[in-house]
Amino acid sequence: MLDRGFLRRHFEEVKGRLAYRAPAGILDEFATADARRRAAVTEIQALQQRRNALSKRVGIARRAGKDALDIVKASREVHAEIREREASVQALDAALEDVLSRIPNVPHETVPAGRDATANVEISRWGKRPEFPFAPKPHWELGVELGIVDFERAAKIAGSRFAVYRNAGAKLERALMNFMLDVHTGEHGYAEILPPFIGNSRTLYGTGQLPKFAHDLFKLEGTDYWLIPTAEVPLTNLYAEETLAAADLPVSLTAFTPCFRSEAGSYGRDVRGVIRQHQFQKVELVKIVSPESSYQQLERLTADAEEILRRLGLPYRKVLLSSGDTGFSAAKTYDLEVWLPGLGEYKEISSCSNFEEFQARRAKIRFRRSIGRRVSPGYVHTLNGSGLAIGRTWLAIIENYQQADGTVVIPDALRSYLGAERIDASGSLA
RNA sequence: GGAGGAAUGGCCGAGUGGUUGAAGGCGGCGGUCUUGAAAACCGCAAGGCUCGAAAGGGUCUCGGGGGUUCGAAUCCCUCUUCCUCCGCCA
Repeated sequence: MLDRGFLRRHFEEVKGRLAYRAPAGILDEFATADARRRAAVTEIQALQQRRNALSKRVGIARRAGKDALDIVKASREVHAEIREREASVQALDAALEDVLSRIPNVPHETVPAGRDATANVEISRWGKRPEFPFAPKPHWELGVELGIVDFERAAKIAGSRFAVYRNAGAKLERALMNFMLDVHTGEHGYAEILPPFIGNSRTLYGTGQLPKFAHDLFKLEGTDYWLIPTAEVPLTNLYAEETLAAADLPVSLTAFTPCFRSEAGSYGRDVRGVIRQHQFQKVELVKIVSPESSYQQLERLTADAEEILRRLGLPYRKVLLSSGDTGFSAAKTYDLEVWLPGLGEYKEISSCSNFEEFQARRAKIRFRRSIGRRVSPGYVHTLNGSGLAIGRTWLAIIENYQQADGTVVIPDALRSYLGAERIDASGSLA
């Protein structure tokens, strides 16, 4: 959610910067809704002022022992008029909120303008892509052959876009969770959180999934509960409706959670393997920081995620998303894309974003800042990124570390977690 | 699931219908004193919205929502959360 005053004051500038992001005409819709609401608010406040003044006079008269029937009568009339107008003010309020909640965040000045992913900018590449003296297999072939992942039985239990992991496949998933959490908590200074995997509507609104993206979520029937699509939701909302002390910042949080996504509208995309699932596991990084430091913190958070890829020896590239490809709530996003030899392409494995005040305003996360001798509250900036998506890390390891004999070598960084050096042809650790 | 109790500003805690947006204490900030600090003393401090060039007004907010009343932190209804006791339970 953008600040309405800011929007009013920088109307034309914002209009230009949202060119590739906002639906056509929405800013003019805002201007109209805003003007109408302000006119109505000003009127009703004048009436309230009159009512308050009259009531005060009633009290004074009564204490002086006089009756005040005429004043009471006048006040009653004003009251009735206020009543009449309240509904329309509320409607105008709701209309303005609705428009505001549909306006995406303004991209940072360093974000390349562009309609879609073709305008993204590759920032860097790391690692050497493995060369195979044989045709590398995609993980959905190799994983099934090894018996470490089972899509057919998953479909029987739940449906398509689910996976059952078995033997070394399940242990690899668990090892990745522990490895990532250990690095982020032990070396990068994040506090480990184990949140609920369910959130209420207010929480999903706070991080921007509701109301616009309800169709991407799973809702629990007959309740106000939603399955979380990412740990970003509970972690960022941990401090919803709170005012933090400046000394509490930056807050750095990490959590392992499953993530649930309906993937409505993604039919036909990434249908094979574990790339796009209704449930996947992820270690998430969240930072709540002062506005001055947020872009520096974005670099750090991204580097924290990159560190996992480096330790696992997975080749990747870092991409700066264009304004059109950046998500609704984000002001700037780096994607980390891992090399997948079986697929023959780079695939997103982490998305690291600075949301500036956008989420903080929705979720009402503020902090007390000192400006000179004054102490005044302001909104924090929020950031998050995957550190990393475990399902995609899993498949990246299977594909990058596959051997000619059909076994998979375990990356050095994971050997102490698995107590093994490879996944043998039977899908067991060896 | 049943029966009671509670929710006030950064924190604690007064306040049961009329200049109470809210006493007092703690904490915070500024100052006096001091070589410096502490103590003591004095002073300053809520947020949203809105009008205004500004100075400064107005309005809303005492867990959320609704109601009664000329007027609500205070009375009524409802929801949420927390606490105590009983039941059930990993």
